[in-house]
Amino acid sequence: MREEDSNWSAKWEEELPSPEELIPLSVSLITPHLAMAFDLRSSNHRNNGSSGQHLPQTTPPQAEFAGDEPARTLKRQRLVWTPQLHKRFVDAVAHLGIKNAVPKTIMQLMSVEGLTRENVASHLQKYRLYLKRMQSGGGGGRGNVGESDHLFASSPVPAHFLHPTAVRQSSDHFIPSFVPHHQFLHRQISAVKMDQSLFLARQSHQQPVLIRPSSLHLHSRVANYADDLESGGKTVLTLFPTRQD
DNA sequence: GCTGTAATAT
DNA sequence: GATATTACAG
Repeated sequence: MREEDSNWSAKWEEELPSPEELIPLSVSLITPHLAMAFDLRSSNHRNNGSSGQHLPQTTPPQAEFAGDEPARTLKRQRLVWTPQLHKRFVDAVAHLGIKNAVPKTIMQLMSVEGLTRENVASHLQKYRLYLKRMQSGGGGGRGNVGESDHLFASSPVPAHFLHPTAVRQSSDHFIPSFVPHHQFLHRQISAVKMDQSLFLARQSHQQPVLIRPSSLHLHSRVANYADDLESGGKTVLTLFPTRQD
């Protein structure tokens, strides 16, 4: 019965970009010029998001907003839902089952660094609307889906998403209700491995910048794509664009 | 506090 | 246009 689990994580592993597709980590990916343009600094990381604890912090923030000025420098980056990331989302939802597929658990299962519950909730909201649109468009497949649904169309919708009532988890292969701790951990680990490469890009620029992960320690962070936008520039996080399938 | 939905903002 | 944020209800 653990077979499904290993398949599941193995499936994710497959989607890792092959080593050839990745820029070697030994290469410095951010030129000083780019770092300038993006106002990136290697210090001053302060992502108090989910899993990052011990961040190298050379400049204490206190000096900046002494007084009552709220820390508006810690703004979240705009998340780009790439097909890969969306697929991960769908996988998480599918494996959680409709019942448990709520933002918090989805977020946990996806295990993407920096992904917030709000990110997931927002995406989930849209995704549900998309599913609704598909159903109302006639059972044939895609009915009312419009041109703007490329992202959602990029990942197949599991059958039981569309027929929440008709499908009872009879026998076939539907997923259990929840995941035991160790299993959950195992999945998180493989998830982390998949996400080693993240992009940091500015909204106004087209060219994303690959942030190389700090050393790939499993429990630690995947990549420090954190904040660093105190200059008011907006940054965009996206997964490494592997080839589509 | 968490979720879902809708409206609104960026 | 895509995503975030906010407000509100359950």
